[in-house]
Amino acid sequence: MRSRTTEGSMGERAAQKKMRMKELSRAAGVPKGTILYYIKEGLVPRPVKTHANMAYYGEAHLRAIRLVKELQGKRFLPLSVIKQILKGSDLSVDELRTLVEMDGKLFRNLKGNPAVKPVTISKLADRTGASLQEIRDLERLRIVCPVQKGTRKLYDEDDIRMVECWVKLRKAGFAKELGFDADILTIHRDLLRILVEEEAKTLLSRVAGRVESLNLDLAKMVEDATGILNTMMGIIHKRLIVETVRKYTEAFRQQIQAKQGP
DNA sequence: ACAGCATAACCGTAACCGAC
DNA sequence: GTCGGTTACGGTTATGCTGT
Repeated sequence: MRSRTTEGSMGERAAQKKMRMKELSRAAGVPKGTILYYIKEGLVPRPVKTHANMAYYGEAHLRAIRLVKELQGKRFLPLSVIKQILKGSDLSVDELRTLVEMDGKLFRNLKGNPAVKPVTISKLADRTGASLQEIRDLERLRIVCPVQKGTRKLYDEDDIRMVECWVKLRKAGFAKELGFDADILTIHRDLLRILVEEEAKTLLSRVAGRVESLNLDLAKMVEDATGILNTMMGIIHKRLIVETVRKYTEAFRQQIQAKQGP
């Protein structure tokens, strides 16, 4: 009888998202001692304490515990690193959790079955016609990102395509003699980094915490959107170039007309 | 040695119950 | 209503265990 009334009050609290330690422990699948340890370590927020030995926990505590377990289990991160991630990020627990769930799923087909096998720097230079110095410059700027495999550094399909593009720019007339070097790409990298950060925030602010309930395949959404947006950005880029040239041309014409007088 | 728990002991409280 | 008893449960602390 007693237990039934206790369960009843538990149910009411659960509905209000207010849990006691036992409910939180059961919901998270983590022992009480572990939860207290996480709180002590600052990985989980402190509960609302009603008395010296009584506290209530909410959904935020549950989500925090699940995120910690996920980062441990899937990413093999130590608690000290998880703590830094939680404190160093301006993302919410839900948003971090959404990112973690997506990690490793994006563009997996391409990475798992590359059409082109990764190559060494000398083969990359041979294949593309780029100099070793140019490839190293692109690497310094993190525009190509080789992977260290034992003693060898290997460049994957994207790196190869990136260097091929760089060589095409050279052939199009952007010559070293004119002052064009890899650093001219820095602005693209930096602006794209800002763009991607903003895109991530936009996406996360809308879907974080709702992926399961809405049954979303977030990795596929991002993959599809990347292709579509790349096409759209190409068109916008082209239009902006035309508009910019027109704007300066117009300004130049007005200057000429002003000098010639009415 | 250290991180990351797990367990036990102890003390205290919440929630319930029956008696008055 | 409130008082005291009972039981389940929570918090703290110390200690021990396990894997790296």
